[in-house]
Amino acid sequence: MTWNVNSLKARLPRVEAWIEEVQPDVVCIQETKLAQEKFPTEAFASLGYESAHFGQGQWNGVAIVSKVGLENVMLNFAPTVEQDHEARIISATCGGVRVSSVYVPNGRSLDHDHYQYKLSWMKRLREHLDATCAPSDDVIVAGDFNIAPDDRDVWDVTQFADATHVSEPERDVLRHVCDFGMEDTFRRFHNDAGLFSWWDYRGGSFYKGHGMRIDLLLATTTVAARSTWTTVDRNARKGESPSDHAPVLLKVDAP
DNA sequence: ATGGTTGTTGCACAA
Repeated sequence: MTWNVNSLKARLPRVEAWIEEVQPDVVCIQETKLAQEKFPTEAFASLGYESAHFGQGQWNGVAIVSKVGLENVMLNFAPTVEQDHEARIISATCGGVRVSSVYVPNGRSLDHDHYQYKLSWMKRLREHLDATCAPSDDVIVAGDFNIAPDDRDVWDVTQFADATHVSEPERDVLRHVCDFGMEDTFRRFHNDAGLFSWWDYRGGSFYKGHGMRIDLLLATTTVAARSTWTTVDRNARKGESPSDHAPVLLKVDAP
């Protein structure tokens, strides 16, 4: 599963309770907003999980938490790829699957430097995949992509004129990453519009149904073919001090 | 209604 927790320090009690209840095999976390040494390794260990974190403090930060093994951890892109200056990707092999937890740059606005950084980041994600694995491998790239794959994935596309998250260049570069040999597994099970994973804190967006589906679990064909179920846990967006993102779960059979 | 909220840090900025 994948969850942008928007500060693991602020969210740890909810994350612990959620993991204890759901018992996922592998958890991809984004926006820990923690320095490397501040990661709560012991909290996850006491729940029976190994963990690996790539943190920078204050902003960004990604982690993988697993109870099915955690090997060959790689922070940042592969060494042959231009390194990112922020902590936005971590990879590890968990239960025979090469897993990456990614926090794709937001982009801010179409005319902002950060938007070009976002497009560059996605191109480097593809280079990272080409350098570290094959389309025939079991691979999952999960995280906050900050891109809504198509118009079903935003609450009202007319509200997104000249906005990030829906622009053609962003969708093109997401398709380029998928063209490595991966699919957006959610769409294997659900065709409806209006199924979201993120809702703005402001203006009662969650209660109005004003959200986006930007948290994705991309999987290679072998993994996607063994997947049996997926959902967004909207309940995790409710109650006291929620993240603005909900967890997205994918069930995958053993090979 | 050029708004609204949350988390970080610190007298804004990012999302």
